[in-house]
Amino acid sequence: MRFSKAYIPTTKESPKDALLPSHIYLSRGGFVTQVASGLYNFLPLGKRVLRKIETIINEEMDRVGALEVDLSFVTPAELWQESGRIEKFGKELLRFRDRKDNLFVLGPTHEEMMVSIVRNRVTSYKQLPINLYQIKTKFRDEARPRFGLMRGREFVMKDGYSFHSSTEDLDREFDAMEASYKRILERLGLDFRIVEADSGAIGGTGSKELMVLAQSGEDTLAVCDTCEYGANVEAARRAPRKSIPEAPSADFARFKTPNIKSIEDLSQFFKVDPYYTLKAVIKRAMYIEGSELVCFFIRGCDELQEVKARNSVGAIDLVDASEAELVEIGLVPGFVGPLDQDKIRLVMDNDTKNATTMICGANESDYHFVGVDLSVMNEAVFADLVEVQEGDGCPHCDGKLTHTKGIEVGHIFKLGTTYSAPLKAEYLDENGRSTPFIMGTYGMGVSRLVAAVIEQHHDDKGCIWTHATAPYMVDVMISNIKEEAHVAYAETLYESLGKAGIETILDDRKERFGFKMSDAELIGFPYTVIIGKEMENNQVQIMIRKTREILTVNADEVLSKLKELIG
RNA sequence: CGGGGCGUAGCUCAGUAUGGUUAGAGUACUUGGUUUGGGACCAAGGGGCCGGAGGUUCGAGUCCUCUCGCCCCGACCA
Repeated sequence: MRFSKAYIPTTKESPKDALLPSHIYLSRGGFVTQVASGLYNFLPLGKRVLRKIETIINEEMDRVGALEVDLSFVTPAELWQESGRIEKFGKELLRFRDRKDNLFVLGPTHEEMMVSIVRNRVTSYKQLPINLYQIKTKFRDEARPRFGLMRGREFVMKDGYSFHSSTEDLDREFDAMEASYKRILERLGLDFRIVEADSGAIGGTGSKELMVLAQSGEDTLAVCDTCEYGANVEAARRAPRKSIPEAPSADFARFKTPNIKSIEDLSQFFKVDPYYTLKAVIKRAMYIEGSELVCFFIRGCDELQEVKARNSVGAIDLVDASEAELVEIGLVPGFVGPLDQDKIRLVMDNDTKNATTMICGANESDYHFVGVDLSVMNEAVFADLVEVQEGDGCPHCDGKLTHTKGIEVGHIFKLGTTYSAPLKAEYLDENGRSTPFIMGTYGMGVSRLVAAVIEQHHDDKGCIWTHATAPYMVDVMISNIKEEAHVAYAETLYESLGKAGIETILDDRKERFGFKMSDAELIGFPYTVIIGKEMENNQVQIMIRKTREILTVNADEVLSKLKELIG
């Protein structure tokens, strides 16, 4: 491609609304333009990058035997009523009626559609397993789109669905898909982590997220500094504590603690480590129908993880409870404890099981119990409720956990029969019994990956595309278009690069050196061949975008040098 | 959906507190010339329903009311 014939509208100034590097450089570099909130146009360069990523996904899916399909973007609302998700998705589903007044939605994900195309067609266990996927535009009318391509309303997603006749076979496929996704991200040149994720309200037995590590990521991850373990903090576990503070010695007693309500005050008052105090966190748990107050007990040194807490009671949401709400049901704010507690539903953190010499509220103003042996609570409900902190031990090895930020670019999920059962998608097993499919689902955010590459690979000059994602591998830049010998040499080089199968753009614009260099750096071609002053010595220069290092090479060795660099 | 901010040239923004010639700058664009290793210089041009509607006024980019759009924080996000 000749730059002079291309449509690459670069700009010196960034759009005022852009905050993230990916948003700024993808706009300035002429990859995308914004249309409306959460809607973007892909210009020629952006489209090339998108297609590169899609091609890699297609190749890897093909390798593991997944079959590409293409489902209708517009889906009948009936399917969503059948699965019960039309209410759950709420306003995120863009709904509209056709001329015959039938209700449709724009697909935000395609579980229903995918189930419907195998339903009554795949009818025997002999036809299983089957793994179908597509790469397609999705639409979710997000309440707050943001960060450019990172969270758009319209976006490109690869979504795959597998159907099985046993959970063992689903497990096998799930592992295969994890490996496949890993290869895709490796090929794209991304630094990522596969982490355990919250499987949430949808149920299922396993869920993993693929996280591209970047400061601007919206998710917080706990990762081990020694082994491969990583998890979204919503689901992260930790090893049992190794260094346990010295236990206070006290017999069970009711103790006057005037106006001592916080964990901090309490531990100072008794001169005891917060580890031996019991923290009560009271939330209002919201269900599909109704709500109730729930008290979560954790050690004073820990913090409540809301997603874990929510899952422990099967709630849709947890909201903070006001002191007035506590008083109303007869609790004493600041002095709530688990002993003889019948006014509120309790959930105890696993780490409080059989804890001894604890201090907890006495359910009476200005009194705490000391020397409490929590083994009396063994009949209570226990769950993992705490958020892991940096420095906590890894659950798999002796390493320590640290926190890092990630961009969720993929999510794989063991669905089981969550959709196949309500949608009555069934096959006949070996015994002739009608059985719902056991399903897995595998998503990957393709347009989000475009942004993720730049979030991870940029500098203050612009984009730094990886080899697999670059819109063009090489930019052949003619420093001064009036030097006929230079132009002639550039044309020859451009042609031979093309013959060698290296995607090249020839910057033949009538612009000055600095202008063209800035564009090359902003757009981020991996290699720019500068044809200019060094031609006096029959030499040209190669600028390596990643390091901005400039190599001087003999004019007749450029091709072989580039081949060597590209590898 | 709650809170805040912003809509003026393709883009980035002045101008709006206190209404008053023909609405500005930089950049981008067109033409001519000079330049040619880090977004050049000179000259001449084209480009605006001042987001939209209604009002107040002799007169509105500026004041009032209503709307629409965009951004940020939060809630939400299989």
